[in-house]
Amino acid sequence: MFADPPGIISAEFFRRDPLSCARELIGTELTWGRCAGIIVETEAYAAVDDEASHTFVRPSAREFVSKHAAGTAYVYFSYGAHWMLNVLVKGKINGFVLFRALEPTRGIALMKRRRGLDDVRKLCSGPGKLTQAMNITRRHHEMDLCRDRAHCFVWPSAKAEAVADRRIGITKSAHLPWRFTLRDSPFVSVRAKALEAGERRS
DNA sequence: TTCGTGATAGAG
DNA sequence: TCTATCACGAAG
Repeated sequence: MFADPPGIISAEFFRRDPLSCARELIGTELTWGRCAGIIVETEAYAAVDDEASHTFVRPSAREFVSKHAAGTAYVYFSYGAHWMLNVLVKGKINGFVLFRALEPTRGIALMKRRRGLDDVRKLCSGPGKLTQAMNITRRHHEMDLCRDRAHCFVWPSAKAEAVADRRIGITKSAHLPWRFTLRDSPFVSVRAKALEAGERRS
């Protein structure tokens, strides 16, 4: 465990490896302008040898990794409709953490308006949904997420229990247990699948 | 289960 | 230019 709390997560946190970051970001609060939410679902991507990572096929993504510092936002547009929010990890292993779901905590009325929905559980239960709820777009690409108090990660008051399982929504290297969810959270996009029989609960 | 959507990148 | 691909979501 990275010892830094309480307060805002520093860039040092992201100077390690994508797996540790993805796991330990579960339970932290993502503040985004007037909105905020507890991170309940993340996925790790490695910059090298990971077929599912943008860096595997996109020179622009590799350039992004080399030109930016740990803790920088990597935002991209997907399927002609959705923005995806990632944060750059640069250290022992380079890569990204993709934010897949949040439990809304602040600015809920605003998120409801942006999503055109009332069900709080559905406001941020998916990578495209959370960016819509928080109005994250290309203008946030390359933003430093460790400096601006309005766009940052905040340590939780209590330690959260993260569960690892397979990444979803991808066609390549999906078997890697690089997805992390907050145990038993009703705010995740897809409930965690037990990797081993012994890990199953409920 | 399907299908729309647009940015990216590589081939021709 | 053309086309395959894509870490999605909503409707049905």
